[in-house]
Amino acid sequence: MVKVSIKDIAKLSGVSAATVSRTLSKPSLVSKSTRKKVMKAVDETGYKPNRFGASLRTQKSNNVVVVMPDITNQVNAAIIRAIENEATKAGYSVLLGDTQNNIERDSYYGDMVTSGQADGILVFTPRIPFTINKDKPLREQLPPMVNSCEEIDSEYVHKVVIDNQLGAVKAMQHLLELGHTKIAAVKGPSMTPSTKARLDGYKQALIEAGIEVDNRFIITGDYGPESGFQAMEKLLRLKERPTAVFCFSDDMAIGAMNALREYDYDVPGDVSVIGFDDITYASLMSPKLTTIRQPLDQMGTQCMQILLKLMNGNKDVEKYVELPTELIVRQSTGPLVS
Amino acid sequence: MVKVSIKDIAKLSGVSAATVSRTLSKPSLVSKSTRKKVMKAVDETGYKPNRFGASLRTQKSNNVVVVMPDITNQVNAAIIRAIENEATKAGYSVLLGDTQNNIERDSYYGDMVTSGQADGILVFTPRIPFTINKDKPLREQLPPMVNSCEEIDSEYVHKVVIDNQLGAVKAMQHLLELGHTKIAAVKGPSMTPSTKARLDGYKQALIEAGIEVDNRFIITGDYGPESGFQAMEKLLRLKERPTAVFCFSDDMAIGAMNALREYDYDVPGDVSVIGFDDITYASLMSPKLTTIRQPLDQMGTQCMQILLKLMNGNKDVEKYVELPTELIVRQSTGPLVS
DNA sequence: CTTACCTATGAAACTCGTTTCATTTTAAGC
DNA sequence: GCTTAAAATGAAACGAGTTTCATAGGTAAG
Repeated sequence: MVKVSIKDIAKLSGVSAATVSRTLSKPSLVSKSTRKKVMKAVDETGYKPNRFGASLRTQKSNNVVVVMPDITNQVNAAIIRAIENEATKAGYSVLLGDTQNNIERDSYYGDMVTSGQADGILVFTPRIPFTINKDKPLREQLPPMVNSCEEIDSEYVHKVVIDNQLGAVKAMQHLLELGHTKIAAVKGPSMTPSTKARLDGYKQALIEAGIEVDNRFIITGDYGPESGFQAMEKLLRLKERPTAVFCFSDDMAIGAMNALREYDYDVPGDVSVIGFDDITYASLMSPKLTTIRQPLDQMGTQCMQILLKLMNGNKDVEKYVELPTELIVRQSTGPLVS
Repeated sequence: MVKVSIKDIAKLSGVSAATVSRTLSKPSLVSKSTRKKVMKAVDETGYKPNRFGASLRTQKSNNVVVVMPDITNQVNAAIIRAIENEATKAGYSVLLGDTQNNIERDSYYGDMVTSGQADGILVFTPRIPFTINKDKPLREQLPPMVNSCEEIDSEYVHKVVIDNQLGAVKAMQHLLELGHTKIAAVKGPSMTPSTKARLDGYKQALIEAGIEVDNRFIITGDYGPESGFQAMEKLLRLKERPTAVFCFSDDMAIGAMNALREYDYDVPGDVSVIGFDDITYASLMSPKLTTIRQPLDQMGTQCMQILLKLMNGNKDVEKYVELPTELIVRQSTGPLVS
């Protein structure tokens, strides 16, 4: 834990600090012989340049922040893994911002990019997390930023998204094709853009099939398994029960299946259940969960790649990348038995 | 995105940069009237001090790195969430180091603490991740560091652990009490300390019960669900099949249950399955998984709290904190039916 | 009215790399 | 061997804060 600075290396190898710096970051500017001397000293001492000194001068932190509501969530975890991968490849470190849905923490992390502690920001919540000046146009205040999962309502921010509405339609069409007409929806919190879009898809599919939307069939959860359980309980208490349930997340679908099991209903015999996301555990459930797959890995990778371009000052960067969802039919959905 | 520096604030409020700095970090040293002037300028401009400038001078980064093999893993995710919580409270940011079991990435992250980019490090792999000088005693080279999950083989590093061996014994005793004698083990990679200890517990319990250890009953997995599936398949091919399986992780137990279902065995009717960890999905499986709970949240919190003490230069810090495991009996284990 | 001490403040030094600019060294061409 | 261009190198400035040290102003005690 003895700190070695560039001056020590300079002294040790008999050159100036400038030359040491060049040896390490622009070796082509240094002659082979001095390069060798310097590297020897570096190796002997185990010298690692202090990144703060460098950052201060270059105005680059080589950090990116990622702001997400909950790292424990499989969807988020899968995305962040991909991000981290891509980031390290490009020499960036990732600062983790798990906000636990706390708006103060949103801005705590958001301001990292404002204060120069990070060069870019990846946001998976539907709000711009840093402080903005309402008197100036947003466009001018945007740092390198990419948004995904929950869309921010602004045309200026770069996004990597899926078509949530279409995904929901796919799920519904699958259930409709199986003959179901009494299809319930277990949605997420009403303010979340993903839920809004999926709900639109749910209604659209119903209307196109000539089925009336029944509000008693729409239950609100919080995307977590426990809320799926409770939502299912509510549905089971209805006089006229649904024969199929479209849950807006796999976690809620898993919760719903647990409720059905608890009350002795067969899935998909009595009730079909379809989820959304395709997390790892979806295919490990019994019955295996039918779901709409989000390309989580790809989403993370794309987000980071776009962010890298933005941070490099690249001008022609995709503003809006839409990735495809896919219906994965497994065992939790089946034909209507009347 | 116009950067405001401390000098701008100084000029705006008609004081020196030193006073601005004091106003922000040691307000008690500044008179009320100047404090007011300065704060006005700060609020108007939205000034946020550049942390690199500060870090350079104070030699404190206010960052911690956490090095773990895979953030996607529920165990790790739960721990890191707790860490992040504790870290933010204390004003630290967390740098995510997902190594994907890649040793090069181990040291990439480990060196962050050597190079001053982080003030402390939390390591969840069984290796010291930063470069060490073999000629000097390790003790002198240790930065603030706390180790958990997979123990590093050194008495000098601070640890937060569970008694893996005892945990395994608890699992085995549960199965033995249910009358099982043909109990298989699905372990993790042989080099991992957690697997070694749990295997010791497995053998110990067997021996104490007067049952011979049968090596055909010990299968190696990688802690992931797929490996649990394959391990179970192997066990099912044995002429004499086990009636109970102790999996060293919930993920493997979940995989094993999937294999059993696939080949039409009943859990726990034909085979009892017990896991280890108690991840969220354990109680959402069908049948609900019996397991040994690790206090993941507490582990993360403790790790961070100890690290904070170490970073503060606190001398009397716990070297070794052992947290209790707990047997959670659910539905995947049952009495031997002969 | 001094002396003594505290409080508030600014100038300047300092942290550690990078980069510019000027200078020296080397190599190439004739 | 000399000129010229290119390559290599060092001194010093720079980035944005914090901290030390010195000083000015103010107050209380004697």
